[in-house]
Amino acid sequence: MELITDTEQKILRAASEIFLEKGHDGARMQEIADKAGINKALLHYYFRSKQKLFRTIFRKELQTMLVSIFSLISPADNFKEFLKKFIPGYLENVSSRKNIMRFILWELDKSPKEVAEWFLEVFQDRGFPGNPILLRVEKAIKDGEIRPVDPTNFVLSLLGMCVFPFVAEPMLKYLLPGFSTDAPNFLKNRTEAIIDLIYSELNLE
Amino acid sequence: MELITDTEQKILRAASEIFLEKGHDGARMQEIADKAGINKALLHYYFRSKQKLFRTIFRKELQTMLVSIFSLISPADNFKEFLKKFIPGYLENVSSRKNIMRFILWELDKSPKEVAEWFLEVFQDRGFPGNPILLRVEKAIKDGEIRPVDPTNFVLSLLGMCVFPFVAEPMLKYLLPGFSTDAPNFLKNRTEAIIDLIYSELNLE
DNA sequence: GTCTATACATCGATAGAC
DNA sequence: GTCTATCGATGTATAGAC
Repeated sequence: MELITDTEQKILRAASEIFLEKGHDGARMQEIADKAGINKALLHYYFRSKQKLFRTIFRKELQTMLVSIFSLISPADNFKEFLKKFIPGYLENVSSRKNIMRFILWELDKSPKEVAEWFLEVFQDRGFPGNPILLRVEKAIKDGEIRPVDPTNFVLSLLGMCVFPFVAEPMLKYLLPGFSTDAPNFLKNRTEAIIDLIYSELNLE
Repeated sequence: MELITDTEQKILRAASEIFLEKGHDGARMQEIADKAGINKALLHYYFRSKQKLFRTIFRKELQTMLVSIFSLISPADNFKEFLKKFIPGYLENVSSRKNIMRFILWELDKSPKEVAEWFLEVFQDRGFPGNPILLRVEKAIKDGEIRPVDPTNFVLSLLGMCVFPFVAEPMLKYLLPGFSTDAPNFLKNRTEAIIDLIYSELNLE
């Protein structure tokens, strides 16, 4: 268990904001220092370089995102309960911190080599032998809860329908007049639409 | 009609590659010049600044993406034909130039103010009074071709299921073991999965 | 139009006082 | 731990010869 000083906290908070908005290349150490209420020298005192600070943030955000997804899955739930918990929960998650996913998708290719380990860490910390969503779908098929669709394609569709509206919001504002993920009932309507679609496919309800 | 010199072509090609991969902030004028086989001074001779060059590329890529989508829609097709043409066609499109969408989604917020005009231009050039996909769905509902789903949510699901696997591929490689959009039958399988899902929802076939 | 050389600004990182 | 001042590298942009 590491002790984290108050200053370190302020730096991490500021760095997250800046990196998530502007990415590694667009972020400026000066801007991070300003937002944290300190100076550049102190930044380098706590984190030796921009790259090290970036990796710290990237890893933290990656974990946050994965854990928030995986927390929505209880082994006790049947598949319908899983869907009814996962879809609104995940939408809520993505909605509450919209640019995490955008940031991760953008930075992932050019990102540090340890990324693979970071994924594994999260899996292992939570006791999952693999992707818990994929595992849940495969189990549902094996148990005869749902008809045998292709699990990978199912997960692609599920995640795509949830994530896309938020990641693509800046573009969708031009393509769908009046579109906003902040509209009063957007989360509720989106949840119903996705559940409706998936239930139809799986002959549920 | 503008004349475009050979050198200008080489610059545009090189700049597209670099910008699409690294974004505005990560791109270096030196690298673009190298890839184009010229020097930095000549870059500035043709395009006064990095920002102007970037806008040229951004606009071009945005148009390419939109036109490639809209080209897949023929007014004569019924809704089933529309789906059977649009889904594989669009998947093929996104697949052939994977990082256009990723690039656009990343750069769109912080991008020039003219973006709104560029969207309008494409709509008007092709004679569409609005988003042609959305219009097609609304027409199908009005004509009783399909049951009355929410058009916006339908478009969100359709696009999300098509785009997500490509935009998120670097991450999906960690979440779905063995996943690759380059796998032999990926496009075919993905097409079937999406059509299967949407047909179920709409009670088609 | 195309090049070399260079000006000018900015950024990441460090030195050194307190 | 925190600051000011500054170095050294790199990046955009331009001047000027050909």
